[in-house]
Amino acid sequence: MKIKDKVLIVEDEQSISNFISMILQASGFDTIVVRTGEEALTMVSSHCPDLIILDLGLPDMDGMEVLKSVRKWSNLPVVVVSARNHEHDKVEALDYGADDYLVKPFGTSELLARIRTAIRHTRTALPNGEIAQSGKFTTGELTIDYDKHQVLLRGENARLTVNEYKIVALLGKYAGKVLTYDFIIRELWGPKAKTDNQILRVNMANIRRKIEKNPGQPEYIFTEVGVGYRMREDD
Amino acid sequence: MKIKDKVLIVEDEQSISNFISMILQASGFDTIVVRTGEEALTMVSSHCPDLIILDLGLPDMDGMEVLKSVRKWSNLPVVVVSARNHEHDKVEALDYGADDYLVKPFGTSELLARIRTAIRHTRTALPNGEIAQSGKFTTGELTIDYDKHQVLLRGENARLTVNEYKIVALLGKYAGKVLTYDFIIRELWGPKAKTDNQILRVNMANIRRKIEKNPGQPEYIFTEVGVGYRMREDD
DNA sequence: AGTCATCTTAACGATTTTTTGACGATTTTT
DNA sequence: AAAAATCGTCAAAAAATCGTTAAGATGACT
Repeated sequence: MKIKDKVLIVEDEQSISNFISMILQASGFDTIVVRTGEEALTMVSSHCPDLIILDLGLPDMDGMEVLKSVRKWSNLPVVVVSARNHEHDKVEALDYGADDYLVKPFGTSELLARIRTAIRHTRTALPNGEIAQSGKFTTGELTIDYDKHQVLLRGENARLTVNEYKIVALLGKYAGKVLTYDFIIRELWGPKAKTDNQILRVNMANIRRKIEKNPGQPEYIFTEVGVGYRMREDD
Repeated sequence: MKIKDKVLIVEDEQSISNFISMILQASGFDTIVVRTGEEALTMVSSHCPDLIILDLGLPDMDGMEVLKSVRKWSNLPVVVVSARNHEHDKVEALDYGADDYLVKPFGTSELLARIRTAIRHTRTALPNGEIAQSGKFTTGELTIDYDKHQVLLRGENARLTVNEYKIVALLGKYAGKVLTYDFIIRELWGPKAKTDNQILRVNMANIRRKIEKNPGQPEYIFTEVGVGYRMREDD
């Protein structure tokens, strides 16, 4: 029994959103339609869609802002749809983490194909299957709860900030392997971020202060000098 | 020392392939250019590129066939580039596993952004960011753990420095074969480094102090006088 | 407006790592 | 046999790395 994929459609023109919604439903998707950026953000966190179709021209805020907000804590696939055909817009959206950019007007079968492609990416991308990688990772007294977006120490919430959590979550996902500074930075701040690990250093200091007994001699996250960080393997 | 991403360009029109190649190189990619589908397939298996830019109009075979062949055993990102703007073509390519479809003519910055996006997709899958090599190499009581970036002696971390590790890792990769001083130096310090093996000598002394019982009579890394170093074969 | 938490950037120092110069033992070449 | 080159070793200088602190910058919420 296959569960239908949920698609969140963010589009202010009702004629278009209705049309897209119909097409998608006919193709076996569940759809949620919202008109504003704000609704979109609440829907994303409350309904956990499998994909977002995002129009850039929204009444209350720039679609790009929606994209950025979503990307702060999730990398679920976002297909941007816009009337703007300027290269600059495309580049910006893609570099902020959009998975595709379609210019209106577009054909329905192309839209569907691109949606399939975007969903396929997340499916094959993460070996464990999900965007927010569901489940838990545990090593020693440390637990990463991927559902709650929390890191627990002896069952207690370590109260990491969003970025701190993302770093730990990433390291936990590849526990036992060294992740280079560059890789972590790319993953968190996008492909055109500075390749300066300064920011990682202070984040790591803060993380360790929260999860390590003795930050000077870490028990969970080790630094491989000149290379990157590595999380202790699970047990 | 970051390793550049390799992009395989499959395109029969030389003017276009040259152009793309230039753009990519200027953006920090290594490029390989081929004209036919057959060449493309051999290059994919022999050179392991990080991404393929695939033109659909090839002299010897349909680009779609290339795509299908590649997808049989690999899901490395493929960006299709084509003059055909028919929806049917796009859908077909995307459904056969292409990661994106660009219609000629396209802007260079859009191409680059879409390449970044495609690479990003695979990166979240496997953090190959740096020194590709994965797994372990073992000979005698010595183990090179390529995931942890560590060299272990009887299970104990030998605590090599980055450069020391890189040298051992390189020798391990070609265990049994002599690597010339020049080659090792090139590999570590880039093509324009001094061709003076002084620096290798002191590194080797330090390495041996850490991994050999009797540095005077090495058990793992041998020096071929006048030529280079060689690591003992695995067992 | 103001508070609060977080994110970002700059600067500093302790430590580690890299590089360089020098010397002698040994081997190779002349 | 003498001269030259090769290689390992030591020590010291030079450079880089990383954790840490503190000071702005930003944004959310009251």
